[in-house]
Amino acid sequence: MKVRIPKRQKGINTKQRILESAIRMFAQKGFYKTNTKEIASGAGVPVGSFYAYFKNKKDVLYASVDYYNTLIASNIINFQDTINYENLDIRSMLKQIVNNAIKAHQVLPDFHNEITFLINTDPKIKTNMEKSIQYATKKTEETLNKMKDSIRVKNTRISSVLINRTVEDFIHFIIYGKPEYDRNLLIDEFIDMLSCYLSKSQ
Amino acid sequence: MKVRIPKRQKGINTKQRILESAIRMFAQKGFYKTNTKEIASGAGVPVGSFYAYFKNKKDVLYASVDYYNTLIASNIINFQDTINYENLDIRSMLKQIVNNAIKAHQVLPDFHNEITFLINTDPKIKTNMEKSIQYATKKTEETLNKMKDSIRVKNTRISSVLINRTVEDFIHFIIYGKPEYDRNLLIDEFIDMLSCYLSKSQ
Amino acid sequence: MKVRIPKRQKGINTKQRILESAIRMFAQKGFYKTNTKEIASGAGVPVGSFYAYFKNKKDVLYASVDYYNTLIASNIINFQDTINYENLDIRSMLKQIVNNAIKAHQVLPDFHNEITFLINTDPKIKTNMEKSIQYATKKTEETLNKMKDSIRVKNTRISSVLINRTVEDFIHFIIYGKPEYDRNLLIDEFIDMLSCYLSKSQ
Amino acid sequence: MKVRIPKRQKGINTKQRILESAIRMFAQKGFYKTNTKEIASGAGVPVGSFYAYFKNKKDVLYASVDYYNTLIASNIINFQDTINYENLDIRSMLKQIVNNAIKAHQVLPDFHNEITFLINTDPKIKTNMEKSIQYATKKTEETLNKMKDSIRVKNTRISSVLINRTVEDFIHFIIYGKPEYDRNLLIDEFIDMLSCYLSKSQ
DNA sequence: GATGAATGAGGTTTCATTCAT
DNA sequence: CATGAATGAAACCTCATTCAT
Repeated sequence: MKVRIPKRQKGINTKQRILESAIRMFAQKGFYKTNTKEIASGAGVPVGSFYAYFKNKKDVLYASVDYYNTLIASNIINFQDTINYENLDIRSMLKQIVNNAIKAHQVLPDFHNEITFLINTDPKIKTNMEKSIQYATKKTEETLNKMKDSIRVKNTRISSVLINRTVEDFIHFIIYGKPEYDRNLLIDEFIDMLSCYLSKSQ
Repeated sequence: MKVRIPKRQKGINTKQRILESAIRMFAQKGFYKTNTKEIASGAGVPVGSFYAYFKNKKDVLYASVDYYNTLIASNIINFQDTINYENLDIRSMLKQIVNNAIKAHQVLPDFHNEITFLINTDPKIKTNMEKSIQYATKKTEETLNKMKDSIRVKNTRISSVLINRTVEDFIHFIIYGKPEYDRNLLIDEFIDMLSCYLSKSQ
Repeated sequence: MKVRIPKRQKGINTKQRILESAIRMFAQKGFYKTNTKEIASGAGVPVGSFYAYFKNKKDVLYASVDYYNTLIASNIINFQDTINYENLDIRSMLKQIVNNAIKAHQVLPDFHNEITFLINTDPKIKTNMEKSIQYATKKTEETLNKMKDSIRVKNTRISSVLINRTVEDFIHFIIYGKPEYDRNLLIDEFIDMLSCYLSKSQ
Repeated sequence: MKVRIPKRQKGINTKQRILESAIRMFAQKGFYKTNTKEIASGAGVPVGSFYAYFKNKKDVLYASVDYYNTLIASNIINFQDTINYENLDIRSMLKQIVNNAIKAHQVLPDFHNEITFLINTDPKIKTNMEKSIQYATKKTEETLNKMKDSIRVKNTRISSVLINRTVEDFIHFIIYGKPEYDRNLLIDEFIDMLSCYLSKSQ
């Protein structure tokens, strides 16, 4: 049976509510422990409606990832736009970037965590996530190129790949890692690491 | 039904074969998509035997994680022992450590990924994995302390936490990230980053 | 909800379009694998409209069978009317009849098959089909009676029942049977059989 | 999940009971109106057992057709062997063949009816049924060849195809056709038709 | 003890029909 | 009216675990 493309406002709302319920559930209990009936009733609709708007459970997962990526991307862009790169030294700039990224990821922290590991299970999610990462990497590379004279790295392409991934992983660690160690100390240490790596002279 | 503790060699072999079959399956298809019958028949035994050696499906998972941690740990230790820290500069040492870690993780790359996914599902696995990480972190801290005079980091505790996690994540990236970028270039860049962070003078 | 009886041309067209869509679908995928939404969208109308013109799914099926029977009957009659019985020997006449029947059935070959399948599921369809058959049988009987002197069969009633059924089944065979054997040879042989049976002297 | 191949007698019995229940149900209510739970409970087992032995509903249908074909084939062979062709005129021989075929088909009359129409829905069933028919046709051809001198048909190949199909269809008619007309009269008329077609002189 | 058959709860998915807008 | 969203019963199928032989 084909999925329904909502035409009236009511249908659009229902679809959105189901999607949000799915994201909530996946974040809370993980993909495999969530069942479609729960997703539906979490959105206040019967199962039938779930299958009216989504082909199957995988389908909502894909939609959720899409939704999440778009959300994070727009968040990061919004935050990044507030940074005034001109007046900042590298260390301060890094601090802002990392803090912004943390903020951006805190919209749906557990969902992020859930999909990070589904990535390797499902090629569709992988492709989807890679697109987001590529976009972010390109942005970083542009920034590095602008600063080329004041930084020590030469291969800005490979460097931006490394930085992006490292920042992403670190944020993941900060958000999900147990708080045994002082968060701020860790962040400072991390920024110190990046700053050493990027700054021409210490 | 009590779980059987194998006493003769035959029983030990059977249990081990089931465990290995489980690890293989979990790595290939993930925990939730693997069923006990498959695990059993992958080991060449009937389902009944599975339940003779393991309480339930979760039980093999725990055993698998234990087994994996022990394996990786002993692998890393074996590799690490071959390093002669005395004669090495920081950069060469880091190179060795990273390469060893990559080698150590390549024993069962997909299983590692699966566990990372399951950590959030099961507190027992979380605890178990954390123990391994703590052990590794402690080792790193000891090493850093020995080198205290020749490195720039001061808080060796927080630094070792950061390094361990960063290395771990980077290896994960190297193993699962698609090889769009030159692996060796990425590794060199990563080592460069760590080296800048650790070395007193560049 | 009452079934709407269309009064203006627009409504009549819609009902007809739904009916034709249903016949098409039933023929292609069978009654049980076709759903009302498909029928509706095949006619370019929303499901709601389907239920405006037909009480339920069974209802279109009945209408389809009716429509089909009428269609075939009028087809056969049209074809039959072109035969000039006066100038023909039995063999030539049979040839014309069989060929006409084949042509008549080729309008919706798969739908015919589907109905045959459903006959056993639904008494209404059975009755409906039987009426058509009775009508055809009566026609055959009349023809046989007219030719009584030149044919060898005596009980024209039982003979027309046999002939009708045999022709019907043979056509079904010709249309659905795989073409491993030469179609024309088979038709000739079949006509030979009927002709031997009917002709007084060979 | 793979289907189970029963190794112990108990399992073999269970599978057979499920198969027989399925045949019974399909015959009574038709394929689409029978559900797997019913089939299972008709065999006195839970659904799980059904799916242990059969991949899905279609799978039992295939198995049922196989089983049925084998049954009919052995029945026909048994009956046919009792005919002493030497001492019989064509008419008596035909009478025996038709009567035997009717008897053979009465093992599971409704099931035969059900699958006849599923044939065109499912290629697997089609192939399967065609094999049986080809076998029967070959047998008929051999018989015709033996009698070549005393019969009027020349192309025994095409003739046997026609005869087999015609007999099959007629039996179907006799068994499922409503008894409005005298069965024995119809059979006699049918034999008359075949006999005219086959006999050299009437 | 070893085997593989049995169990059935629980998950996924479909769709005829109704009904609100 | 016309539309398409909502409903939920009922079908399909899976599998961890137990248990009889």
